[in-house]
Amino acid sequence: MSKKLTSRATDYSKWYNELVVKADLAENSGVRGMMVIKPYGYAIWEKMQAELDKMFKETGHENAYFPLFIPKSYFSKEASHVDGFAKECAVVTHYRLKNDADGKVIVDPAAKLDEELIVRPTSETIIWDTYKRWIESYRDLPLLINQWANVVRWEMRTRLFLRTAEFLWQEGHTAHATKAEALAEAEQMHQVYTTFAQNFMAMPVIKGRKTANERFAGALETFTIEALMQDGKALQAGTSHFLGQSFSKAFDVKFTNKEGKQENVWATSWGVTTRLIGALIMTHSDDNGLVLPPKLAPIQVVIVPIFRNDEQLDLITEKVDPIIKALRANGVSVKFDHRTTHKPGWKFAEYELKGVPLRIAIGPRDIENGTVELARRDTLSKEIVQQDNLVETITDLLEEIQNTLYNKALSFRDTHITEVNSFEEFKTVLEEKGGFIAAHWDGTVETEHKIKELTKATIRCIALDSKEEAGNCVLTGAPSKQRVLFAKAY
RNA sequence: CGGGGUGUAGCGUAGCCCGGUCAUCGCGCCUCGUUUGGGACGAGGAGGUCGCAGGUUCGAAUCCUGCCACCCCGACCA
Repeated sequence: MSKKLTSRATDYSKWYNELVVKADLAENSGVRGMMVIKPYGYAIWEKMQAELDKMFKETGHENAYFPLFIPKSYFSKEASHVDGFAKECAVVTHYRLKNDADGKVIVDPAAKLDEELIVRPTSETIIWDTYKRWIESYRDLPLLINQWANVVRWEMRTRLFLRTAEFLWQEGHTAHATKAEALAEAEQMHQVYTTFAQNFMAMPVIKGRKTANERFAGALETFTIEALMQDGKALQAGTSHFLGQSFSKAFDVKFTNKEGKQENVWATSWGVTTRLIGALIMTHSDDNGLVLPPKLAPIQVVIVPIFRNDEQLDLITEKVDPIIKALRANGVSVKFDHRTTHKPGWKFAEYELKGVPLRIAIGPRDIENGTVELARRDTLSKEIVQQDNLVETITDLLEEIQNTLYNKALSFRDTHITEVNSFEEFKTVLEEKGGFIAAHWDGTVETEHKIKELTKATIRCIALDSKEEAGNCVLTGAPSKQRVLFAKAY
C-alpha cells in the first residue's frame, strides 16, 4: 500500500484496490465480480453498521437471522418477485462431492437435492414464510425486524462495491395491521436513510419515489435516496418499499383483528448495502486518495512522531500519551504510528491515502515550543497549534471537517441539478454537464423507455419536495404536472 | 450472451508486426551502511511453467489452432 497515485478523483478503482481485492479463485470457477474487503474497508462498513443499527433500534426494530438457502418453490409464490430475481440466482443442486476413478473431485450425482435451493438474492420469501407462523393476532403486530446478512445476485456485469455478485447489507422486513401504518413505516425508514447519509456520510441525497417501472419487484411504492457522484452520475443509495399485501397474500399471513375477523397484514422492506462504501468514496475522494467524514473514519486522528533516535521517541511518547488518553476520553479514535520501519513522509502520504481526517505531527521542534503540527485531510492545510487545549481544538475541527465535506458535496450536487425544457437541451446537458436533469415527463412507461434508449438516462426519482408545475413532456410534449429527475446512473 | 481488448516475478510493464545472448524496466521484498519535519540514497541480493494445451520450426514470449481467465462497452441490476 505505497503506490503513488496520480489518477483523477473520478478514477475510483485506484482507491478500491486499497480497500478490497478481487477474489482470486480457482481457474474455471466462473465466479466473477466477488470481492474481498480488506480490514480497513471493513472497518468503515462496521462504523456504518453501528450507526445504522443504533438508528434501527431507536425506531423500535430488532435484529434476527434467517437462512442463506431458500427452497426454489418459495420463489414461485409471488409472481412479480420471481420475475425480478429469476435471472440472477445462484442455485444449489447437490450437497456432496466425491473422488472419481482418476482421483479427481467431482459432484456426487447420488447427492442431488429433490428441490433445489436458491442462495438468497433477498429474503422476502423465506421471511414471510416464517412470519406466517409468527403472526396470529393484532397483538403480534407490528413485527419490526432487521437482518444483517450477505446476499448473492448473479449479475451479468459487476462493478466493485456498486454491483458485486455477493454483497453485505441489512434488510428490514416489517408487518403491520393497517395500510397507513405500513406506509408510515416505509416513510420513516426512508427518513432514517436520509439522515444517515447526510449526517454520517456527509452525503446529500434527494428523497423521492421511484416510478412504477423502477420499483422493487413486488412493491406498490418504492422510496429512494439518490446521491450524485463526482463524475456526474447518480447512485441509488438506499430504498424503502411499501409492499402492500402482496407478500402477505402470497404467503398467507393473516391476523385476527379486534373484531375477531381475519385480515392480511401490510408489509414493508428496506435495505442499504456495501454500495454505501462506494458512495462514500465517490462522493469525497480527491487525487490524494480517500477523504472520510470524521463520523465514519475508523481512525479520526493519526499521530506521527518525528524522531532520530530512541531518546527523542521516548520524549515524544511522554508528551503524546496524555494527549491520546484525553482524546480517547472524548470519544476520538486515535492511532499513534511510532513505527521505525517507515519514515514520516511515507506515513503522511499513507494516511492521506486512507482518508484519515486529522494528522498530528510532533517532533523535537514541537517539544521545545509546546506545539504540534495539525493537518486537515479535507483541505490539505497545515498549521502549528499549541498543545494546550488540543483536545478541544481537535473535537471542534472534526466537526468542522464533517460539515465542510457535507457542504462541499451539497454545493456540487445543487449546481448539478439542471432544469431543461426541450429534448435538445436534455441531451446537451446530459452529455456536457451530467448530474440530475429536472424535466417534465408524461408519466408513461413508453416515454421512460424511449428516453433511456436515446440517452441512457433513467428517471432516478420523483422528488418528494418537487412542486406542482404545469408543463409539457420533454420528449412527447404531452401535458405534465411536475418535473422528475433524470440522470445517468450506476 | 453480442462487440472490443488484455494475459510476461507480489504489483505495474517492455519485447510480439520483423522468430535466434530478450526474458526488459519501475515499484515492492531481503541484507549492509548512511538517512528520518512530505512517499530517502548507495551497494549487494532473492524472485519467472512468458495464461493453458497442441502445432510449425534446427530454434517460439514472439507464428498457427483450440481452450481458459480477466477487463471495457451493451442487455440486467442495490
